Amino acid sequence: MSFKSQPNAGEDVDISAGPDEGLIVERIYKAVMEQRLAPNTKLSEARLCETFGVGRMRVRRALLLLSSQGIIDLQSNRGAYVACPDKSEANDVFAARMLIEPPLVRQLAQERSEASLALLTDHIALEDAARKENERTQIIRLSGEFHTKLAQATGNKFISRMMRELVTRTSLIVGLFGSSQNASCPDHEHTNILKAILARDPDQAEELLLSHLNHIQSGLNMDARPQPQDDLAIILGSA
Amino acid sequence: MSFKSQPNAGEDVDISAGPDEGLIVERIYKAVMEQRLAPNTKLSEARLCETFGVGRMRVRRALLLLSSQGIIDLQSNRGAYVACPDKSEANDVFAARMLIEPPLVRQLAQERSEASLALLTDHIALEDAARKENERTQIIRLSGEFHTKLAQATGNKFISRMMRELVTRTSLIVGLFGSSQNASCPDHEHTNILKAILARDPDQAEELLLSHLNHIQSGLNMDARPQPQDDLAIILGSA
DNA sequence: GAGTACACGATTGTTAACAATTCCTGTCAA
DNA sequence: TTGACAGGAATTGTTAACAATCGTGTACTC
Repeated sequence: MSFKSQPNAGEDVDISAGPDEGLIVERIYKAVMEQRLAPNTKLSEARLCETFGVGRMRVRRALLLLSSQGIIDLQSNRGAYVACPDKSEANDVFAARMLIEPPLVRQLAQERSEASLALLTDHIALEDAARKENERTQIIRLSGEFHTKLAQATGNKFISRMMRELVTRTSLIVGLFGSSQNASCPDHEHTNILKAILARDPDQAEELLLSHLNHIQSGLNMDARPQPQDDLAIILGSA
Repeated sequence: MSFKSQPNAGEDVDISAGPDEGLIVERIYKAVMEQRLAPNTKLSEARLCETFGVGRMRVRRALLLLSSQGIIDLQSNRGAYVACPDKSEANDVFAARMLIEPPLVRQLAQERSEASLALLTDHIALEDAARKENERTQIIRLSGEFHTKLAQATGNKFISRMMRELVTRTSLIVGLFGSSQNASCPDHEHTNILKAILARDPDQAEELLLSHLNHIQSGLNMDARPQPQDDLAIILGSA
């Protein structure tokens, strides 16, 4: 599964039977970010074991970690289900983002480092490329991850973790309540936010970000029904 | 261990052999908040098993959760140790708090609810009482938890979780780098912050909070050595 | 025909034995 | 005395069998 063909000197060779729980978490996280794993999808232990070629222990550890990040719900004796945020949680997520992201971009616009700017410009390039190629799943994920990268650009790991959690949750919410056209952020809003940061204009950066978040939220239909769900999604395959 | 003596109608009776991992997490969290569990303290599985009267499985789940919250470090094949933040992490924690808490108190001062104000005034009462009785460990914990309650007062569970993590981390940092006198927040700063909120004065609330955080941070001696640690602390006992 | 009770299959939760690694200790040699 | 090395004890990691729970389908009753 993840054997290296040519053991290189100085590098550890991966001889393990499968990925560790960190990789499992990462794969499921990515599937959620790309909206390939819909809310309420059941993740049975046996299924995950064979998908990842791993024993039950690893899977259970991964599930526990995912549930502590709010990505899945762990129901006693019933199993693990991809989290299914309701209206009230959705409001909390946007409220939290509107509280945190404005001061965040303000700070970025004020004290910028070369590394953080490179991170963001590189990301915008990826987004543009994905849009040009019309790769839906990539666009969706990169759209969300732009905001994660804003947090990473501060170099503060606590802010990064928190934003990652909020963005993941947002992805679930958009999948649940969003119409198909607004699954990703409007085309050039990310670019404009970055421009404001590059121009060292905190006020405009903040304003653009707020209206961006408002666009996303107002594009949602909060009265959409819980959506009956196909219970198997073997879409955890590729890296 | 946690049997109820009088089974009440309508309540579930606790018949289990011991607390579940949630309670274990809570107990260790509390011990850290009260600085009874010092950074770098080793938490061996066997020890925790007998302390809580629980099998290894529960303990390991609890440890995994604690590590995902950054309260402990889980070292492969070596065991679990109470997290020991370094200088750089300490800076990140304060930077994150100075980013998040100001807009948080501003919001509280603007849109306050009865429930949230009650939560905060009740807490201040607890703090005062603990100070009057000179109960050191309580003072330390309540001091930190005031900030957690600020977040809870927003009613937003994401903000609450995040602040809780940051406050816990702060407690470890103060334990490591703080001198004994500033283990808790200066006496009346919390009260004044609450007063500003009650007076619907966002500007002053923000200002008081920022200077409060600055007081805490500037009271630290970041060059204190890693502190050799007594490896056993059976101080997880009481509720 | 509708509803209920029961039993079976599938899935999760738990336990205990086993494997692997680390840490400590005691011995020996320089 | 100090260092390295080897052996053993203690601790963590893993696995597999077992127990408990839940969902479903079937038969039975009203």
